[in-house]
Amino acid sequence: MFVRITTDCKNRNTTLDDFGMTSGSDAIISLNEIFYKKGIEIYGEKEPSEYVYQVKIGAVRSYKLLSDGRRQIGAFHLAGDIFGLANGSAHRFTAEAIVDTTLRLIKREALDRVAETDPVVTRTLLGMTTLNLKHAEDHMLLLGRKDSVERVATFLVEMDERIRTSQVMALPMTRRDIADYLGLTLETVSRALSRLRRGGLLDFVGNTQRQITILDRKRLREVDCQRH
Amino acid sequence: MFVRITTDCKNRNTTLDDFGMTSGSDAIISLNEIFYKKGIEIYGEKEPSEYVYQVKIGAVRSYKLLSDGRRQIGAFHLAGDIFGLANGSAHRFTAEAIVDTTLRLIKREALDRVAETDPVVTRTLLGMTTLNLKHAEDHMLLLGRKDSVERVATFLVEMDERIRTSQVMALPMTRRDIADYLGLTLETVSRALSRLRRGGLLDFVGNTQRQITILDRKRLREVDCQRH
DNA sequence: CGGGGGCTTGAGGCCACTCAACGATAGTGG
DNA sequence: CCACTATCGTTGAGTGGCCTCAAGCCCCCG
Repeated sequence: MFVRITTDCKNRNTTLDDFGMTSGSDAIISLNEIFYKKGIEIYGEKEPSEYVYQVKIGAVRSYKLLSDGRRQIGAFHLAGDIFGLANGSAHRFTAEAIVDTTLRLIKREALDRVAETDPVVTRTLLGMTTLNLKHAEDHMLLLGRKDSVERVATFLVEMDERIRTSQVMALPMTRRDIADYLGLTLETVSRALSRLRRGGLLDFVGNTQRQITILDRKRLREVDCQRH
Repeated sequence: MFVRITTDCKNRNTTLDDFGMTSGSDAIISLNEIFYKKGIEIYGEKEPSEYVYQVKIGAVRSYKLLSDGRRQIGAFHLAGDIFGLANGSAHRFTAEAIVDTTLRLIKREALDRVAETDPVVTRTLLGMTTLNLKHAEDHMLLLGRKDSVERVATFLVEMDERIRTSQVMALPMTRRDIADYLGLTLETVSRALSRLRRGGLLDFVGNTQRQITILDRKRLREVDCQRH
């Protein structure tokens, strides 16, 4: 459980706008940055939710565990994403840094205080929660009804929209992480990727298998056979 | 597509409290009741969300479809439940009456108007959306990582808490509905129920298979091996 | 250069799906 | 009242997709 405060943490006072929130009032809230090494837990399921987080650099996984260790990742949080917004006293997921990660954080208590007097903030919270809900609803369809190739195709389309830079997307997570996100095993994910590659829909770049170029977006979206 | 306005619809004006919402202001909003015959669609996915609904009598299923007809039910709505709260312009599910159902409904537009001036209503909306999100998150774990018997056990525990009356719960939905909720086939649901019955955890009551008594709640919760 | 983590691929097994048969019940119409 | 039909549920037999187990490669790093 190694946590280090970054040296570039100036503990400056900023407005909520810096945190991606619009606010009618000019509330000043103190923002800190914390650095988490790859693999380190940010918070645990059932822990009191003291902070809300935004990814500055890096990537985070949010997951639940069954008593025998089976893991379901509910979401990946990438640069710019806000997470840990429990809207209740306790976190519903465990969050871990996938790679070395720098987070901004805001005290939940302070956020609540602002939200009480500023309806715009409450509405922003509602909007973010609705986005999370929409993602979870789509993911239920994937987990309940899609086969392995469809799941991986859906995953690639989602990641393509979120982290593509110049034709190549560099995935921060391992095959195991992808598998636990998609309700599969890492071997099945690997086989599905190989099938898509053999089908000419994508290709690996470089000598690591984490960088992927999508060669045929149209066909990939067709494999992910979601309605519209 | 048969919709009939119930004769006992008085079109009376009521406060939001009647709809299960607390409000600081004494907003008056017109409430209607509509009757839906078993199997009738209430709204479709992607349709503009004109109303929010509360189940007065009956039961409703909310689902998504893949292009080839595979169905994933995201939630069942039972007496008292509020649903159709899209927090956006379009519905994200199709909703259908499972049995003959009477709904109360409220114009979304009116709700938005009240929420604009009344922060308490916005906060209530946030609370309801958060509850929906929590349910979806738990359901992702079920769909991604639980086996068939665990899924059915989880389902029974959930329903037991929601519709138990005097030791017996009367399920309104078919085995197919349960299967599409749990990401299984109807045969697998049937087999899992038989296994739980043979194991002495539950029993069927009457000559229909829709009425179930849970004989051993403790062991049923153990089968649903979720962490705490 | 040895060791470990990450990834791929193959072989075999198992759980859930598919297909099918059958019984029970409810609704319909002659 | 009794076919007749449709819907719903259970159970069995066989299949298949994903999981399990294992081997081997590559890369990074001490």
